[in-house]
Amino acid sequence: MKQPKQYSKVTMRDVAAAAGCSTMTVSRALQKDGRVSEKTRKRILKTVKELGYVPDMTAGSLSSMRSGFIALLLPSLNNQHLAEMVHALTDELAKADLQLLIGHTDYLSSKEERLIEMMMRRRPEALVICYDGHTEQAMKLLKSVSVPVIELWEDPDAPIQHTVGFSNFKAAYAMTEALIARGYQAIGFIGEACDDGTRAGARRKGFQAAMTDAGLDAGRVIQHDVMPISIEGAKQACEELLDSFPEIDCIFCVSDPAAFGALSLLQEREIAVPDAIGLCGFGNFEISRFTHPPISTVGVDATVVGRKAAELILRIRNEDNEGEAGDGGQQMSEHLRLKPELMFRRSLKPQP
Amino acid sequence: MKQPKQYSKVTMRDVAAAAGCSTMTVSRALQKDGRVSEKTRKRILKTVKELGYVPDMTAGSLSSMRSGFIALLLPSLNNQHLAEMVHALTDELAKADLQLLIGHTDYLSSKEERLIEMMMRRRPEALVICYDGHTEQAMKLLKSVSVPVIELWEDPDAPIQHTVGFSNFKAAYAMTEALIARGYQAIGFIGEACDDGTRAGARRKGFQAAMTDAGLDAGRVIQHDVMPISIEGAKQACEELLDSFPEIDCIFCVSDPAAFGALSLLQEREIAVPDAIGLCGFGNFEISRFTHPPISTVGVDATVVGRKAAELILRIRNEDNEGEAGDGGQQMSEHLRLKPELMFRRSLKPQP
DNA sequence: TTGTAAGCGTTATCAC
DNA sequence: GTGATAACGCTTACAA
Repeated sequence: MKQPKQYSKVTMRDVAAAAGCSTMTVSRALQKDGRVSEKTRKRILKTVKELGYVPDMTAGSLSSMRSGFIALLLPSLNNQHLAEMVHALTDELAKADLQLLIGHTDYLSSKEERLIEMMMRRRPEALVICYDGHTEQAMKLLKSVSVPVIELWEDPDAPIQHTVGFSNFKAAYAMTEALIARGYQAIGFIGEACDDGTRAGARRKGFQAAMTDAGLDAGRVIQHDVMPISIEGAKQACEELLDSFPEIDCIFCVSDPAAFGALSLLQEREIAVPDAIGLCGFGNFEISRFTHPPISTVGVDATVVGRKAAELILRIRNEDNEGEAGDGGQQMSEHLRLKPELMFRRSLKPQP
Repeated sequence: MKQPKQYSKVTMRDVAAAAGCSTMTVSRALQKDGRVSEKTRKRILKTVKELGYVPDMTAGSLSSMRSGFIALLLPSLNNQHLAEMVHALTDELAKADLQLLIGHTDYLSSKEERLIEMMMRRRPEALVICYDGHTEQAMKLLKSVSVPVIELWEDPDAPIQHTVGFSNFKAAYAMTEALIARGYQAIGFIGEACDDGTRAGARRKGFQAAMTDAGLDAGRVIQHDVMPISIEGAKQACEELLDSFPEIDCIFCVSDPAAFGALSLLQEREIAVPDAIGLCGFGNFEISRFTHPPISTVGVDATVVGRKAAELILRIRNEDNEGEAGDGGQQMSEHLRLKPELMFRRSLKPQP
């Protein structure tokens, strides 16, 4: 039989031959807990180096039924939060020799289904996904999938299985309450279009609920771009907002980049922040600390999300190993809730 | 034999049995160019759906000797440029059913070697890497690796193999010349520490060469953080720069986020930009268009880098398939050079 | 167009 | 502690 292309010249068999032992012994010598005599192991590791042997995990995975992959579905990579989270997740998982397979949906649920299938072909040991409104078909897929599913960045009403996140609704509600407590009444909101079932939508609804509950007008809302809103889009939205509701005394933005765009317009129009209008974002991105004035925001630690998700994955994985029998599959699920922090900076007037 | 865990219940064998054919026929029916009668294919696809069969690419890869992976080594994901590039790369590669394996080095060359090994275990069909000064050991590894290597974001003096990028030195040189042409003389530079052999270092050297060549003082340089410089770090660097060289009339920053940090300080000190001091970044990040004033910068299209890299990969891959014999391996290499664009905005005074 | 047989490179299992 | 053997689920090569 002729194969089209050689992966690599050296196989475990070659190492075994050179070291004068069987492939099983080589395999054991390279495992973490392989029971091999110290002498043999040394000899094998030396041979491995000499031959420049690099194990083939494709073969290993197939044989051991463990791919070593964790699939991660993101809306986008171009987002400081998500990038930080990926960073933390990668590093934590690497400690357990797990590797991320990353896919992005571009905030399009249509892409999600295709992506889930693609990922499942690699037989990941867990599926991590940013909550953002799945299609019915995708939900079905996710629920039918035979690996643990972990949703991030939200504390959903109807979780698929495990979750690590916080209630975007409650966080936005709390921030809105705080704005009101500072004396703002005619608060506007800059958000995204088509935000049903998404974190952005939850934030908008949190804002509106808090306004309504306080007896204030919850109607000063501009939903501009389809997700994600760009700085430019937010700038335009801000313009619309000011033109439609000249009485506005504060603007709450669905994200920090959106707030940055809004600030850009306010500066252009020479509207003083916070003296004429207060401003507030969501996410605590780095830039918000360095604008003039710095932008108030809702802070969540993306690194913590990533780390907690990794810990959860490892925990689940170990449990699975213990309950080896592969019995019915206990339908336990963990829900880690983070607490976002309201961060007040000079873009808002101080509490009276 | 008992395996510890079942990947998935349904295998190709099951599909074959249910469809009343051999696994080979199922395999063919699922391939792009599989020669199967339309009737059989339909029957098989129907069975696939009914059983919820998801092919196991681990097995497929092992058998076909094609992993379907492209390894990508990044310094960081938390960078708008790199995120955009990953985005484009992912999408283009997906068209050819290739998937990215992403690793990040945190700008630490020590991590690079470990990472290369990890990646090679998955038998990627190409290795894509952001140029940023490899250690000798890593260079050796990269040169010995039996897959095509593509370096991005630089046009290096001593490329490993293929490259897609531009000369950071020349780009910074050109921008510095332009600054001088605008009448700036006491130009300062905010860069990163330990930038030897990196793109940041090339930019700094380009700046210094242009200054020296113009008979100006190239010594007004502050190298602050180890890479990557943060907004905060740049802000501090700007402070040092102003304190050390009060005569400065313009500041060139190694990146746009650095320029953003510098601007933050200038605003805090109420130093007018560009009237008192000009400002310039590198990279054309989105934020630079929305500051006040907008920041001049050197623009490169990250999406193009990603797309060109993908095209290159596919081209190489096809060539490999044609020259099937696996003969000596023609040592061809392609070098795609992009042209950065100098983008002048209101942070610099106009050309006299 | 379809099927048969033989691996791909590793690890699980069980015997020694 | 070590080895022989049989998978893992798929595709290549070749035969029909």
